[in-house]
Amino acid sequence: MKTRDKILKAIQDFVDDYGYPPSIREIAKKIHLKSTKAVKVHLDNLASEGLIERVSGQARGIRIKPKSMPIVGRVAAGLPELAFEEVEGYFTISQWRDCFLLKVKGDSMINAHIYDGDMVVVKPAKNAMNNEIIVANVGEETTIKRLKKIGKELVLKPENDTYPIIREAFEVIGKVIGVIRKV
Amino acid sequence: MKTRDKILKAIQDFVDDYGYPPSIREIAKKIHLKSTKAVKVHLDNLASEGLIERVSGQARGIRIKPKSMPIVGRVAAGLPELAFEEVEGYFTISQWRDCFLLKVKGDSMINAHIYDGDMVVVKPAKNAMNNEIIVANVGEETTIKRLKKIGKELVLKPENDTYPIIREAFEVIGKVIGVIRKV
DNA sequence: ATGTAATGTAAACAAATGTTTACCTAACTG
DNA sequence: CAGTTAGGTAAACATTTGTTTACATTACAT
Repeated sequence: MKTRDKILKAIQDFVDDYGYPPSIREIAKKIHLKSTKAVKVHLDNLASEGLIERVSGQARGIRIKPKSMPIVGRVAAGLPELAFEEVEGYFTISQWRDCFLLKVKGDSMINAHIYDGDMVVVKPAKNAMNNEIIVANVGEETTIKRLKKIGKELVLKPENDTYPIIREAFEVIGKVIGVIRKV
Repeated sequence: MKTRDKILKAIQDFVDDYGYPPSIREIAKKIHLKSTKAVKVHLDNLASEGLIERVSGQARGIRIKPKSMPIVGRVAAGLPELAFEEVEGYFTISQWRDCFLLKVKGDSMINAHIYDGDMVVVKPAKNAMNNEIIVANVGEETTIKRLKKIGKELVLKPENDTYPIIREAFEVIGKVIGVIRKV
């Protein structure tokens, strides 16, 4: 792994463990660097890339969004509709690390208790098992459906009897492991 | 508000705003104390009460769970059942500050799309408006229902036609402002 | 190989920050 | 009222910590 990525991970891990960001020397120690300067350069780079924020001169002045899930867009629960788009805002659930949120549009998953406007928590994955609820790309669109094995065929099944089963080619984006709704 | 509580709140606010804990001087400034000693004493007290954790000698060595919601127990969505109990674990959603989570037991709220096993996000409140979904104490039990004004009477209405409306005296604990479900 | 840039080391420095000591003040108690 | 305690001020102190400078090493394109 690149030193730069090691540092980013070290910060995330430290914040998770201690509840506050590490000092430069603590980072250096963690990734076996003997100089604070080296760390500083990488921190400056990470900051200019927007991956972290720094407050210069301040002890542990590192801001990071490690445990938070960016809201990256909506996903159609009806027919495949629109692909990812950047949306503002962050939710933070430490148990659901590395996940992101999608806003559900449509009613094709109501039998699975997923409704229009819900946010689904998605864990990135390239494969999924039979019967799992997944997020998948179908052509240019992104959709949420249940993965079903029918005979030897893998299909996308809506959880709403009025919608048809999708038999087109698709690519798995991730698994739905949670649902968040604002009442 | 007591100085002690001001300090606790100041820490929570600071972490929310900056992503890392405040220094003692920053706390002092925020609550208009002129000495760092005064803050230190309060921090030591808060630590011994278990409300925060401190790492002595370390800059910003304050650990706090400000943005996280403790899972304090389950609540019956069926008939009023069991009161709060301590449960392990924390969720973290910054938008839902000061809230806590309750695990739903029963199926009396299924018409509101709240199912057995769901976690509801509860914002503490002493009053609620007509038609809001609330958490309330009925006798010794805690339950989740929709608040309904029938004539001049305030009743608790399950969102499931097979359950009866509750006309007993109750006390509002909070409002349900969100739902979280693990798929 | 050779020069350049990226990356790291080592050490010194200045600022930020937690800790401690001494003293003051208001509130409460007997 | 005298005494005690909680809570605060002020200042000094020691450590932690970010920054900077100077130099060494490595990688890599020319």
